[in-house]
Amino acid sequence: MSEIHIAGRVVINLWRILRHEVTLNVYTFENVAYHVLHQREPLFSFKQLSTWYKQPAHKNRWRVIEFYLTRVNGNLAIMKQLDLIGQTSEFARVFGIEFYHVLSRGSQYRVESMMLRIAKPMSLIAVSPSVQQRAQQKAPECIPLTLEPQSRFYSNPVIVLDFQSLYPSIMIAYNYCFSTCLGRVENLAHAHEGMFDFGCTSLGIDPKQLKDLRNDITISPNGVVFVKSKVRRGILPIMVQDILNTRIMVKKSMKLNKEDKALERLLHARQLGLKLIANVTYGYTSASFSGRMPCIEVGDSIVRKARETLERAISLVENTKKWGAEVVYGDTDSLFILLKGRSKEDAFRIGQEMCDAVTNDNPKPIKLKFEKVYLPCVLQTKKRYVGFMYETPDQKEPVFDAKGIETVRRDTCTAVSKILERSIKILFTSRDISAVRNYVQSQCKKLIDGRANIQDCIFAKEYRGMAGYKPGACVPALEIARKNLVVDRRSEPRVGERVPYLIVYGPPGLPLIQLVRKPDIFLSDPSMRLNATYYITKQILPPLNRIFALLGVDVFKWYQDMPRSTKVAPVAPVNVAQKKGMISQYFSTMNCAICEELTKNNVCDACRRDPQNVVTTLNTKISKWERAFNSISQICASCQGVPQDNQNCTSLDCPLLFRLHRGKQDMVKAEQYREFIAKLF
DNA sequence: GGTGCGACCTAA
DNA sequence: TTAGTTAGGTCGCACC
Repeated sequence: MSEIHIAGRVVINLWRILRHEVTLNVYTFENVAYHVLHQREPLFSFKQLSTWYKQPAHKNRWRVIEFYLTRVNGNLAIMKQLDLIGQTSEFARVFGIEFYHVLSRGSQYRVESMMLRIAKPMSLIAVSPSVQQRAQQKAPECIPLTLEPQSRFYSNPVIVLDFQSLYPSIMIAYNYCFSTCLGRVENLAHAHEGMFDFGCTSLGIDPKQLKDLRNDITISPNGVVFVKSKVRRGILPIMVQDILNTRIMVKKSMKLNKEDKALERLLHARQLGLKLIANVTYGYTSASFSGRMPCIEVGDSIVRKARETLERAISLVENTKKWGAEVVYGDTDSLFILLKGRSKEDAFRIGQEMCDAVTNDNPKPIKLKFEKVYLPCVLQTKKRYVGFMYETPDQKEPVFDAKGIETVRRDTCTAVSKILERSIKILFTSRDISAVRNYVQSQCKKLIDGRANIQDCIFAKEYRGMAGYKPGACVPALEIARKNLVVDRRSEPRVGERVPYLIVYGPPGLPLIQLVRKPDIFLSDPSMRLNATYYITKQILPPLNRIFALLGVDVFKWYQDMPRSTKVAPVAPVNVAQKKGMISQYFSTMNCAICEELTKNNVCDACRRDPQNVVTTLNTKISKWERAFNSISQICASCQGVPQDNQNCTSLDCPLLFRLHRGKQDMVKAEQYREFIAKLF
């Protein structure tokens, strides 16, 4: 990790650590100093430094010394600002591992450190499966619930509720652990036949003992049996409970010690460490790729129970008529609830009522927490949304809160995120689309005229090293590394380093990769111009359009309408949100029955005009559905039944049944489409 | 022109 | 010689 080793000393590679500590576009010393210390530091070339150093009479040597001193002191200042040493020490204490191991080793090591301390007094030892055993473990079958959002602009309050530490809470509430798991129900029926598969190894249960236990077990929704805590309290529940309790204590203590800044920092580090370890405990159980003791039965049960918990919460919210609420989105442990025609104050009150109701509906310590109210907001797709956030009823000014969209991503340049954020803010505050249009057009003009800030147009992406790419990969960072190597073989970027680049104009038809330039090359060559067309049509407009198309606005048209002679007319790409066919509150549109484009009619004009194309499109769809249907295996994995005649499978949650159901729906659709084609001619 | 794949980065 | 997980969206290119 540190690349430098000194016996008896801990050597810290600050740059590598900062990659995890702060999210930045580039991790050069200057950039980190600017963002963490809020100080501008100069960067001189080696050539310049050498010149100064070698000048006669050492006239400028002090500059070189000062330059390096600034860096040394700056590094220390950065570490101090982030409380790196304090935090690492505290983590070491909380997890019970060495200081250096906090930085150098992964989260499995942390979990094991805590878990084995509890296991040993109970005379339990950990299984250590071989690589082969791990590879032969059953594949996971359960996935968290992520609802398809109703993708549109919401002018009414949307409240966001989420379960507090859901996975740890589930372990505690239902006593899910390696040490309490009896395996799958279907295996227990044959327990008298001997050992059966369990996790990476196998398990044998004495049938007589099993009979005595029959009233002291619970069965997870995916059919895995656990003993209740009166039989044996699981190690993971004990550990996680301990962690969560301690965290609550630490947080209380933080409130009491607000004056003592040093103590407060220490306590903050402590509670953060506790939170991290609680969250990765689940990851440990389902680390099927690299884990040292994964157990799919335990991991899957946690996910499946969490899913069930969220589903129950959704139905409770939607079926309580007095709230008049509608769940519009949810992911793993969160609920987004639309309250039509309610005020912000109502939202806070009702949201709290919902939290209390759902919390009461679940065993301790599962708790639904009021997170925030969005007013207004846009739900774009799964895991992508943005809104004006209020966290308390008396908060006057909202906070801009974005998840997953380009304002928080590092794979676009700053110009994109700045323009997107500004546009959304204009929309949210003024609700005036023409104001947004004016702003966007003025920014495009700036780019076209070459007045844009070049700093804002720099992309930076992580370099994976020469061996990190598939042959033929077309990646700017790799391209630049290759070019660097030609000049100086020491100048290859480090693995994990974020490599900056720009896109310049070139002759038409050239692939994008050949328009990639390093910033210093770009600056030193006056003939190079920023590729304004690329920046506008490929970077700035598409993310804007993903938001504003939901309001029925065509952002690309704004660009085309700009008074300018030499512009290139861009083609608006069809994005997922459009495909999914939002019905915005401003326009009544629907999806074309054939191509799923937005249309005012049942079938869009394009499909109407070209019947042959329609036939091809539909036939492709039909064959896809049929393939999918035929691929469904006919033996239900969880109930071992034959679900063709739905009678044999009693479990409503049976995943195969679900897939069959979907498959049948698809087949019905295929049939309808066949009829449609027949009618067409 | 559609599709599949690789690359990147984020949500949870 | 050590590594927590999966889901999801988007872009650019190669291929058919």
